[in-house]
Amino acid sequence: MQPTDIDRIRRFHRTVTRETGVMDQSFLGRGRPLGAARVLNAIGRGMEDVGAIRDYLGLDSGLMSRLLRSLEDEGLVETHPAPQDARRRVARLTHKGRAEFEAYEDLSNTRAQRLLDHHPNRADLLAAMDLIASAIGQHAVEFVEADPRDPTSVWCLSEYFAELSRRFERGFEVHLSRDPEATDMIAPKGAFFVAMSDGLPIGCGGLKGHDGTWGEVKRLWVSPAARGLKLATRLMEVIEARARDLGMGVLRLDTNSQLPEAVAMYRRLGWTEIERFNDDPYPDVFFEKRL
Amino acid sequence: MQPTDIDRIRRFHRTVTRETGVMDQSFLGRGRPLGAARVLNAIGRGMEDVGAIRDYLGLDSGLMSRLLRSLEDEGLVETHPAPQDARRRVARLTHKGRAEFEAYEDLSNTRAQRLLDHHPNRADLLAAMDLIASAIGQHAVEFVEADPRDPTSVWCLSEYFAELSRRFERGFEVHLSRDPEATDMIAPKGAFFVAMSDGLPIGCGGLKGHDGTWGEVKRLWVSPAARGLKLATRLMEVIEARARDLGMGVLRLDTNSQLPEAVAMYRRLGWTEIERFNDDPYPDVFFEKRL
DNA sequence: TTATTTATCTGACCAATGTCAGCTATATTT
DNA sequence: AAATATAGCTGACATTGGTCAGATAAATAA
Repeated sequence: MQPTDIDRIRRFHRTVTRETGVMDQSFLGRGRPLGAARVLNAIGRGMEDVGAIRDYLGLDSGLMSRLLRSLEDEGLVETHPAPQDARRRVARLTHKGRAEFEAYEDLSNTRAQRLLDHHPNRADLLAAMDLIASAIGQHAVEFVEADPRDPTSVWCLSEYFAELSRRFERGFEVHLSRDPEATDMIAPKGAFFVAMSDGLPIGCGGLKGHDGTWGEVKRLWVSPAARGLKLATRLMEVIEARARDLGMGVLRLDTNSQLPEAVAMYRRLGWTEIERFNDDPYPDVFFEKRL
Repeated sequence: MQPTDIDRIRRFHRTVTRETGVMDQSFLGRGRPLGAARVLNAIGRGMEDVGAIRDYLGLDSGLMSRLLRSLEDEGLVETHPAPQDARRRVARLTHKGRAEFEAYEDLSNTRAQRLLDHHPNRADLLAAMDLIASAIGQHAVEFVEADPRDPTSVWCLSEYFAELSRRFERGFEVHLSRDPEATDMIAPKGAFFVAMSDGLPIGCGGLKGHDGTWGEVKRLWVSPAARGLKLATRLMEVIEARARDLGMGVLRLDTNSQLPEAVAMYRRLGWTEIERFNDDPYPDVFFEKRL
């Protein structure tokens, strides 16, 4: 009897639950209850607003208070009233707390490394993990406006160009970190967005301002792991909204008829085909949308 | 900055932990603490020895006792002394317990189905899950001796033949459920093993008895999701051990030089190349091993 | 100003889980 | 038969996680 799709998903869940259960236990390896360790890690990962941590971990405010105090008693955390609003408090790691946080990080990293070492095909394993994390976490994608020369943006763009060259065999290569178009994709002229899924970049898109009169959508890329999840559509919505904010009345873009899904998406989102508006040799379809 | 491999694994773990956390919570949806629900599910999934359940769930014997009694109080479970050893106890679901177990099953199945519905590429998602579950659970593989005409065996064998026909374009097709060789792969003449990873078949291998004088290793298959994890080697060890049990002194097998990894593995396991011993047109390499 | 809302803290309490030392009954070894 | 080992049970107890009703202090609205 062939195992059903449901069988396969549930077997995956069982295996991973057992494993990540062990993972959670590893938070216990340092003589501190799980709750306190989770708070310490949330602070270490950059959350400082007490309310934000509480929401992220889904804790009751009373419990949160106590966990925070136990970390203070240990000398790992300091809290102060927030400067703008003295009702709220912000938490920060002390020197000792930072060291303890690093120890947890090392534990997790070692674990991850061990899994990797025991597997013959790292690339497939990692791709499979990206695919699943994107599928499961698809509602938790954050669209972050960033400088296109930031390391994360540059990584997305290099993936984008690598894909173009695979598809069209164009030798095309920009020095991304000093891309002359970059400044046209920074507010107030334009904008650049990176789609982040739990800290990992999985897509990007740029809005290039032209003379303050119109905008051009450029470099729309979605990671293979996240395809089919309507991420491109969501990126387009974010870009169009930003274009409206920046006072642009018209958007244009170019694409290629060899990418029929892209062409179909633009039509679906209300774009209309227009005449060629640049002399780039690669695109052969051109679109416009009035905002 | 490119996300490192470790970043990617840890992002996967975070996402999946959050998701499976929700999964665990769903065990709470029926007014019963998690511990009791887990015991109920273990029994429902076929574990009946109290000690085995305790080990599987990693529970203290005192706690286990109490959980079991609370399920008995609810009328979901009955326990009796084990027939062979009255110190041990076996647990079984009552009619009411079975219904409650089914309700949990429905919850889990619905969840799995929803994940599947929201993804455009089921096949890739499932393959990725199989790959990861196999990688993580590689130490928990069970080698089960089975009738080669069982549904699970037949499924493995059909995957095996599908792969052969992909590789060698042979039209070859056996009616697997009435395979004339099947009875030669059942004890005491021979044996057939299925490698099960948490309930999912991921490999198989047969031992065909010839006239009680020698044995032949046949139909060694490893699922694509489990390749590279030395599963074939472990299957061979299991088959050889069984051959010894059955009193066979010599094993033979045939393979093809187009499968260099297989050929290398047989050499590594102490097999020596011999002359052709059958007239099957496909194999071109023949091995023997004295036990 | 006064009243209301907001963010956090405190004390009281509870259920669930986990731990441990001994107990009982049965099985196994000597 | 006596000694020992094994499987599970019981009682006592500690810890953790979680809930709730005020209390406190600061911000905001009336």
